[in-house]
Amino acid sequence: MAKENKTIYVILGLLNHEDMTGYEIKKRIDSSLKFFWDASFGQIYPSLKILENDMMVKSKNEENQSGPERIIYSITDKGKEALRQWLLKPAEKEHVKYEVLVKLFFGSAVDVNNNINNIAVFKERNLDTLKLFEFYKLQLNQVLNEDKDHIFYYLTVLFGEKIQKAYIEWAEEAIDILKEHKGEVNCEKAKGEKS
Amino acid sequence: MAKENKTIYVILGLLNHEDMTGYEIKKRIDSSLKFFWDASFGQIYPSLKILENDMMVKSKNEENQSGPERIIYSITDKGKEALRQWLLKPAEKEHVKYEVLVKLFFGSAVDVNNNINNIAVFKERNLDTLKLFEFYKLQLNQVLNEDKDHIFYYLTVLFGEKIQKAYIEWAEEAIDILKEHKGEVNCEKAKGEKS
DNA sequence: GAGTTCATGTAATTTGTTACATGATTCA
DNA sequence: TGAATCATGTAACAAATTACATGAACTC
Repeated sequence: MAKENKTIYVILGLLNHEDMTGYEIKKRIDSSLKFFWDASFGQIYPSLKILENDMMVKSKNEENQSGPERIIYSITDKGKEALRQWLLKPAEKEHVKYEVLVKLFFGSAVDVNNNINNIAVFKERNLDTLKLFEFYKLQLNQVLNEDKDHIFYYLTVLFGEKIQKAYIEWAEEAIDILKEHKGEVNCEKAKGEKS
Repeated sequence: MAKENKTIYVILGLLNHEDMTGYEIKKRIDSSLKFFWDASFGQIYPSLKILENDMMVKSKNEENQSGPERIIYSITDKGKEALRQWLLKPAEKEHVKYEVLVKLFFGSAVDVNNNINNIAVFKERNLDTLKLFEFYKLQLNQVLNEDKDHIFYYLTVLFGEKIQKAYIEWAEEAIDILKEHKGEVNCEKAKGEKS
């Protein structure tokens, strides 16, 4: 198996639930996983090839001729075992990149209003995402006992909701602090002008 | 300039503050920025070469002969302008990868205790990080007015603190929910055994 | 004398993104 | 008729990690 490509486990995890085409895997990632793990077609199709070579999945071409040709993948016993072994190991450190914080870290090089605006854009974007998570939460709550997977989906949605709220709270506090700070600067300037 | 490599702006931002060697840039990133933007030597040294080629920075070899040779970089006016222009644009979407959530998403494939343990490991790791942020906050609070940059550093520390707390709260809630869930399962099992 | 830190760098590899090519079907 | 969606894939590029090589100085 090729070193430690984690995207292959995402694919195995999805195929462990049900057989799918590469295109459906992408759609599933976009609808359920992209907030904490994204993957492009450029990763998915080659990964499926690797997984098939390693006998982790097998493929069959769909027989019915309507629509474009579809290659349906299913997980093998070997794939199930590899997935299980991976799930047993504690996760490695999460890794994150926040451009907004880099810009703020160097914020003294530009006007305060610019920093405030950048944070405001960040806040608005994440307000939208929060709404999405709240919608998912509502939906999942109604079907929580219908499937043994739902409790796990629910926990990831709780994570998303919690983090989005933290983003938004921080953004509001940061904007307030900067506005106050701007006030102080203006105050000093005013004093300077008076004297 | 080479497309949109954001690490070069991190380097420019640091050099905008003071002249440094590549090695010092790495140390500075590790001590102040790595929680929201990491970079390895394998990125830093080649990026410095690119920046020098593009006249964004210039270098001079240190003259004194004690210790290993040092190449000290400083930002040029062109570099300052490029940094400023970048800082003015709102940040692109933050991007994150949480292996712990992927594993939880597929959690039904393994024992509940395993999921609980994975979350507990996540929580412990982030408790340590939270302590670090709290320490930074204390330190910065005492020198907040000594430098115009400090307010911005402080805001990034507030972000770190807020997010770490959210991680930890979520982990505790998730563990509770899973334990409760386990109780329900055991209950049903017990009923099944009795009948 | 051994280990760590300071210091620079390259090479190999992995990982991920973006753009492109192809072509059928469905929907307005 | 034209746009969107379904579906598969490759090629080029960009970003990032890891391992390695080198060597001086400082610390225990």
